[in-house]
Amino acid sequence: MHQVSTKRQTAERPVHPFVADLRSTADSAALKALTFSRLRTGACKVHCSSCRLREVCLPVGLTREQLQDVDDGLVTSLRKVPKGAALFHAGTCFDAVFAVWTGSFKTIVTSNQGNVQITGFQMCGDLIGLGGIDTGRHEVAAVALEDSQVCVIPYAGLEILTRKVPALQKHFHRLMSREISTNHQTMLQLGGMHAEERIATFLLDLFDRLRVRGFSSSSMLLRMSREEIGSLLGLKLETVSRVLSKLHTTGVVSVNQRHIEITDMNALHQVLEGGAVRNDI
Amino acid sequence: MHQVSTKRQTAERPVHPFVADLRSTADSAALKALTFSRLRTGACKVHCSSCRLREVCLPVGLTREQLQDVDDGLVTSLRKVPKGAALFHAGTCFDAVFAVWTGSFKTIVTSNQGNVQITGFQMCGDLIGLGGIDTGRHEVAAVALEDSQVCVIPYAGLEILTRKVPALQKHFHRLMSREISTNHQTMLQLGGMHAEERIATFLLDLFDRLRVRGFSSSSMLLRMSREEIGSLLGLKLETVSRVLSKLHTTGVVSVNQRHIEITDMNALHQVLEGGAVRNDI
DNA sequence: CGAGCTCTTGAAGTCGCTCAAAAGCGGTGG
DNA sequence: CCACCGCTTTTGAGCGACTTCAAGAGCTCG
Repeated sequence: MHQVSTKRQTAERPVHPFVADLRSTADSAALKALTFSRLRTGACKVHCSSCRLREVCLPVGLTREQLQDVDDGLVTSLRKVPKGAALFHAGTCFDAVFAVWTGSFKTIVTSNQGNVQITGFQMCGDLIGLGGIDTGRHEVAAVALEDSQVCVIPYAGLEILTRKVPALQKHFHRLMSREISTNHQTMLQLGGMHAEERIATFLLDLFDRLRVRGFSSSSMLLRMSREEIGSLLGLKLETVSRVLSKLHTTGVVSVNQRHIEITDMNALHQVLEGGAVRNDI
Repeated sequence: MHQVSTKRQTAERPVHPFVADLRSTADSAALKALTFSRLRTGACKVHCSSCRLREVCLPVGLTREQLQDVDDGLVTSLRKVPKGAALFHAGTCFDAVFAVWTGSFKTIVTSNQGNVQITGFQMCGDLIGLGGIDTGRHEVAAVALEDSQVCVIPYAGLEILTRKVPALQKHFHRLMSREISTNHQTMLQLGGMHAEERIATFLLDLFDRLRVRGFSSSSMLLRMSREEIGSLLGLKLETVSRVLSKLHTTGVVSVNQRHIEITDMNALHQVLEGGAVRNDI
């Protein structure tokens, strides 16, 4: 989901590609919101206080002292997940949530009958695994769409720390809540929209999430296949391809394999307006 | 969602119909798990410690002292919502979550273009409004499917109390997490299943939730219309009706308007097995 | 450079939708 | 008590959007 490839990450002192990405964009507001200090990773330990994602991720809006509490109280380690590998499988024991640091993921739910559904794509700053708190087992699988790194946040520690730091508690609740409302939006797409509307909404949502993170708001590199997009949206890969082709030929977006550029933002919004109301209770 | 109609609720001392329902069922395990003390409602104040839903609702597994903390710390009032009325509308200010005490609700998300999607049905013990924590505004509307009553749980107080009572915190997180995984299951239905599979899954899920609450596990009275079921499952009301008719004629379930009885549980499960895998990533 | 993906595009098929009409149910009032 | 009205539900017939099947083109990476 970055347009800059992830390079130079030593085990000792990983440097976040986000920095380079931000510098290359015009979005100076998002740029200012982030700090550029190096991540201290003594033996793969990471500290929220020095992470440049901290204003996108879990510890949003914490004071210096509160961040210190987080550093002290939360034993957080960094974990690498190669492209295509699972961060965790469905049904395995839940004992930590994961914050995406670099790269991106898909989460997949599978029915007893073998039906498969992608429930979402996660990028840097997103939390993964919240659905496992209830039963103590992960109800989805999480798979890396590219070589990725995550912060491992032990849930037991998080429980304790959120009791100690109200601002952290508030934001943790916010992130769980956001997951819920995001899911509702996806259900809206799945339940009543035409193929074109689903794709348009998907693209707009993706661009928006990238914009918030300081990336370009007009072009992006998809990290997922047509089939994966289809699985999220309840469409077949051929349908996804056809719709993208149509949007390309009508001059709404420029599609070049996985490189997408929005050429006519108004037209993209009008794809949604044009769609008839299919469900009114 | 009860098969016994809700009667005799005075403003002073409402008696929960759940008690009557439980007594009429054979599920003695669920019956034992609940206490039958009267609800003290001095001026419409309610106390978790004396509520017979407390082992289904928010304060699960709390000790007597912890319950006392909840009673003292959480100013909870009871609110009546007539059939068809909104508990809250989308976009309105969020300052409390609601626990369904009697009756049932639907939650509805609406797109800017007017598309409408039901995101879930809630029955006694379920929490409503969790999606509003993130932005401070409700992202869905909640509408009563029948005359209902909810416990109003101010969110500010809940934040404080969950920091004080770890067991309450744990269970609150569990309920948020459950909402997430429930949504994922719905997305699985919406994304890849055939109409028959969606209906079968819906019925099985509904029966399961009723069973947990001590109701009969073989017959129920639907509180929602065919159109509302269709909205949840991404189907038209005619399709819902047709599928129910087919299941009826094939002897899987007995459908009589909104009265549903499962006559062949195995066959209902086989509706799912028979469905071909339509999505494999 | 070639094997294995992913993606595109076409043609035929199908499941669920749309449109339509009638029946059933519940409530109201003469 | 029964006729009437509005709403929900059922059922039929035809249609359309998306899927399925199929073949070929384009990437990617060892």
